Amino acid sequence: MQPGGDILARRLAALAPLSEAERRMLAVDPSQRVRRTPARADIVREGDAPGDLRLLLSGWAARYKMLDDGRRQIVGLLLPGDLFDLHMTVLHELDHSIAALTDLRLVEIPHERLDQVLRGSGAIARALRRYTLMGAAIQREWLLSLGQRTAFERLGHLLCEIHIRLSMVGLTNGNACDMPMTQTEMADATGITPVHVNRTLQEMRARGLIVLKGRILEIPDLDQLKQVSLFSDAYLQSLGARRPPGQVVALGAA
Amino acid sequence: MQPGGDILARRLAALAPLSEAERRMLAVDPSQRVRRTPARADIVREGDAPGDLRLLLSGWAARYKMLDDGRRQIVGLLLPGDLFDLHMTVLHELDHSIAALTDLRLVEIPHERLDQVLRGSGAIARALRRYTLMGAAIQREWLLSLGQRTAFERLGHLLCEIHIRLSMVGLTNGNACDMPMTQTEMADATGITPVHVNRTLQEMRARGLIVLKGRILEIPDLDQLKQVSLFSDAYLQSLGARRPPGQVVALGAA
DNA sequence: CGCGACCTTGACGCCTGTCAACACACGTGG
DNA sequence: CCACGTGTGTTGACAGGCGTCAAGGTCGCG
Repeated sequence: MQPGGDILARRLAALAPLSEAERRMLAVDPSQRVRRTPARADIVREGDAPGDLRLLLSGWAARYKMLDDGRRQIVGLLLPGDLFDLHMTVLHELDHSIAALTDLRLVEIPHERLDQVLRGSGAIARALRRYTLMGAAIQREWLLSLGQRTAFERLGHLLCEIHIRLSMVGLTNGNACDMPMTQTEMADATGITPVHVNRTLQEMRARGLIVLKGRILEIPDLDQLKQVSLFSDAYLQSLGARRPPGQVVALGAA
Repeated sequence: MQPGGDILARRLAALAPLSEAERRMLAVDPSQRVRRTPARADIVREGDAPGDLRLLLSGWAARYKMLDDGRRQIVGLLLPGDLFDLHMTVLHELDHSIAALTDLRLVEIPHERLDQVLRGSGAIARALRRYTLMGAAIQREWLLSLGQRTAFERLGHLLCEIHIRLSMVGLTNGNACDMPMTQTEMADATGITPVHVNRTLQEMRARGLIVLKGRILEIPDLDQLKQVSLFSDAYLQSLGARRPPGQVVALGAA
């Protein structure tokens, strides 16, 4: 299997329990052509006609919108294992663009193949519905961030979300994970200024909340960062696979 | 037919052309019980289990999220004809609440009835898919507002959007439309302070951009308000019913 | 008539934006 | 091997948009 060929199975298994057979249905077909895109290129441009469903095998991308005077807002982050433009075929043209933040590897999934998989497994269909809802929940949480959280909280919240989303597909290494975004990109995602992002990151470093160096993020104490960022993981966890009934979890554990 | 019984047909007809028969399929069954909710009540609370699909016959509501310390962000507006919790059944609990901004009249639509209508008409199914995408597009536009627009632009943008969304279901009266939100609610929707909302509205009034009095909004020159608010209707219009091919629109019109 | 919800206004201050250098890493070409 | 350019990160000084606090004002309703 190609590197990351099981990333979609890992992604969806976090949302609904999948059998071994279902996971195999989600593996990337080795014969499938993998498209590569260099960092900083647009892979979708506002006004384009929507195309096929796509799966991000590796690399990070960002949905963004711009104002005429150049102000830019990143409205969503696409991490490895993310699908995009799932339901877009009924649109005439897109209202936003998507830019590669790093070099990307992605595959296109024809809609016939998607329909075939959905018909073949109710669990996968359910997982995909949950996946769509998780995207909407994340968007609402971002609205809450942009509207109500301070610059410090927004940035902390973003870092928590990234770490958790990466851990859902097995891309964290203990407390550490990749963080390839530049400070300018973080600024566009959080609606603050690059200069202020820098100042705020300095403060987080000074307080020992993060270690961010060489495109690697380390969060020594995730709970503490969550707390100071007013991060509540309900919006990501309420979508997870339901725990099997009767299983007792850490009841009175030390 | 009850008052507003054809509101859903009007809503969806703006997204895809519907036949007379299809419009009748969308009419509210007169035998259906209409639920009423008083202003300021929560109709959905964070943590609730998702219920049936609901249709807002009349009145306004708002999705919102709160932080522990009381800060509140309105993350979406529900206007007459809006459906909500369309795909929520796969969730265990909701990540946000919905509050009535005015007295409401709404009906619940059992999922069997929805499936039946969807199977009965491809056009309605397509309109509903577009409707879902329009909701996502509005959310992205709000993210752009909260992240990049100034307080003045955010407020102007909100008023433009409301006027246009109401006009799509025939609820405007020339330049005028209802505007039952309090300034505090506008503040929660735009991420600014009630005090500053007031100051900004004063400025818009002074510049002749709006007349807002007694829960009625009048926009003397919508194009001008759009311009100063950096409002681009692409995000709402790209979803509209495609124009019949061959029809020439205002080509060289005076 | 009094109370509550909402709107309005003023004074003051801070969080964050703006502007402007400078440092640093990296790749490229001479 | 070094000069150079470009993208990124860092820092300081300053300012302004917006938040905060506080005090009325208006309206409708019990």
